Amino acid sequence: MAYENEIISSLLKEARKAKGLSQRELAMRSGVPQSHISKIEASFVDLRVSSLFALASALDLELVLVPRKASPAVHSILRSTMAGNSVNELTEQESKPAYHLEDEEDGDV
Amino acid sequence: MAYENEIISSLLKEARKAKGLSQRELAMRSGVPQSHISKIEASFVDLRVSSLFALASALDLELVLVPRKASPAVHSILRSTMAGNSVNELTEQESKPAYHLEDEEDGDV
DNA sequence: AGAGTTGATGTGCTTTTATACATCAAGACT
DNA sequence: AGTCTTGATGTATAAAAGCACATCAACTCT
Repeated sequence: MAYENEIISSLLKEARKAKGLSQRELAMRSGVPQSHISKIEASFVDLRVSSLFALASALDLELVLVPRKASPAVHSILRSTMAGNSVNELTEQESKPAYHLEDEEDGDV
Repeated sequence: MAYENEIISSLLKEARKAKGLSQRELAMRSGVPQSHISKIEASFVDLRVSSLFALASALDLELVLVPRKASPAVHSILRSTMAGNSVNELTEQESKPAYHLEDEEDGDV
């Protein structure tokens, strides 16, 4: 339940760092206040989709809903695409993998 | 601003229908009340990430954050993976594409 | 007709996000 | 030492999600 938030948090945080942005810079880009970003990255909040979108797009990330069966293929793509890259051409930052949000298994049919 | 919600909404709705689930069934699986699902699908709400996760995983969907540059590859994968499929073997429902959440450009610096 | 299911609505209430703003300790840098 | 940036915290308030629950019109099916 609270697990996913930690995943999102670390993903966003890694993505931000990969782009070499400070929380305040991201705050300006996304419109989300720095103090809130800090709380988000510490996974103290269960953010709303609109906030996630704001942050993601400020980080040049796209939110995708992939069917479980397509998941492996997508992830291998992500891995290979991300092999040698620079997320942002402006900053010569090395890109961290990040991006993937695994949900956990609930044991129902 | 409110645009993303409509995308999420329709995606979730299509995914649910593709699996042949009623709102009440999805409610049971996901833990999200039916009345709320209805509001979500009508995009009356800006849901929280935990809710999105709950619904997505109940629908066998995985949330992925993909870098803009990897986006085309991922989408083509999704398209091909979904070419001939049945999302759910129990019901012979035809699977709708769904899944992809494009964010739009916001024109501020 | 009667029963059942479906999605949509509404109300009242609690919980939480989200905001603005200020502040702080740690580190870097001149 | 002084300055600047960094991320982390806190407070107070507003806005919205989320829940439980009840209800309703439309549709199907026997």
